[in-house]
Amino acid sequence: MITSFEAATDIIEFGPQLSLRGVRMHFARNAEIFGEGEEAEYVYRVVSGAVRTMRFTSDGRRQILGFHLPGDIFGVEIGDTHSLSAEAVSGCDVVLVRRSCVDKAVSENTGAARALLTLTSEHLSSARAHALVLGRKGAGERVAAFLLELAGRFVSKNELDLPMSRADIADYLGLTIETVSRAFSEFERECAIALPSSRHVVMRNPSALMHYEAA
Amino acid sequence: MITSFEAATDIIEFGPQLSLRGVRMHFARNAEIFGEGEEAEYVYRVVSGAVRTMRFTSDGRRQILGFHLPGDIFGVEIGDTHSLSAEAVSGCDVVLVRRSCVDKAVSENTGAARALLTLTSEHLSSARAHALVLGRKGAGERVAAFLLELAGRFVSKNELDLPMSRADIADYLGLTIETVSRAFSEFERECAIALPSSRHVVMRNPSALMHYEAA
DNA sequence: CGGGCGATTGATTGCCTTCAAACGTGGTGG
DNA sequence: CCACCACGTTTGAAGGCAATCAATCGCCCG
Repeated sequence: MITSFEAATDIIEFGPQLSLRGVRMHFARNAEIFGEGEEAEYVYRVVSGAVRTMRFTSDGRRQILGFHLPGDIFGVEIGDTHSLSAEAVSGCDVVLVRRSCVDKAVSENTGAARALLTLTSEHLSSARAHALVLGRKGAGERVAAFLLELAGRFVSKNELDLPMSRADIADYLGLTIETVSRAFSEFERECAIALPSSRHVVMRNPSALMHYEAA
Repeated sequence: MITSFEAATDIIEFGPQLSLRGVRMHFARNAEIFGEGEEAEYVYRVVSGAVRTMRFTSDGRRQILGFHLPGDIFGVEIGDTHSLSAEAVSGCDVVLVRRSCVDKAVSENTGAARALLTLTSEHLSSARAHALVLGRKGAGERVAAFLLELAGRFVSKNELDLPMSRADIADYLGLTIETVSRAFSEFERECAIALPSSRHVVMRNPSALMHYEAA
């Protein structure tokens, strides 16, 4: 479901002090948006669909570092190359703004600089929350935390359409597909959630989920 | 060992564009420097010793998010409260600069804003590297990565004095004390390191460690 | 010399992964 | 329109790795 008012503009709003016009692009499911090590030529904002950012170990294991939903900005770098890769989870529309435009705004305007600082700080905050989950939580707790995190983004809705596969969730939570699937099944068995289809989650008892989360 | 030239000044240098004078304080081993949720009144820089920043799950499990060595800045927040806690790993000297001074510099000077942005971006980068380790690496790989990370900070020295206990390392790597200890023992058995004492590590064969790290 | 704390080592448990198979669903071609 | 195929998901069984439980060791300080 695309919110049309968002689709109607090609602006990236970094904050009240910094809005820049960009161009819109569409990416097919699983298409690469940028790769780790590539020159960071643009900054990105999700208009519709979902994006994953990730990094790989040398032997090919994938760690998804974040999912990005409509309104989210990603691909922001200070150095001149991307420190991670980004792919479309589903078909999605993305707005691109040239790095040079962002840099120009930042160097001319402390408000712009502050907006970018706030954004980076929020990214840091979620990366730390993620590290806590990965370092100190069991499988059920991780999946519960994931569902609650996602539910918190869909304002006052107790139903979720997951854009990502079980494999994506597993690679985000540092688990395997099977373990994620088992956690979903257990939550359903305990009536914490309902699963009309594998991608559609009904939050039947969020407080039970919070109990699983135990954090 | 305290590097006296650093101890000679009470300045926090955020970057070439932003240096601020502060006051020095000493903290005893395990003393709290600030707590999660407290008002973020200062920004901190390690002069000597080591500091850990951490967060807790609701049931008391601890995740150390970073170790901070001489020269490192920590406790930087955009919101008005600390999002994590900080304690002295060893007895240490720390320089404090008032948040209001930092905010003032940032709002007056885009160079200052850029320095703070660069700093936050570096913190983000290490948080992401940490998440990759926590999410997708086994016990031996984590410990090897930790040793190499620390070794990379002590320029061209192949000997390390660990300021932190096995418990600290375990809580940083999402492991237990016993597992960390076993990894050290195995590395020693394989002649990748030597352990003249439990806190003193000699890097006997860094490339063997890199092989263990497998990333 | 004794006490306490951190570290190491060993034995066992338990959770998550791995391996394996079946299920369901959506898309395609006959 | 239906059969079939491919892929994602679920479920089951077995194995492995790290946690837990437990005991000993070593060291620093009193």
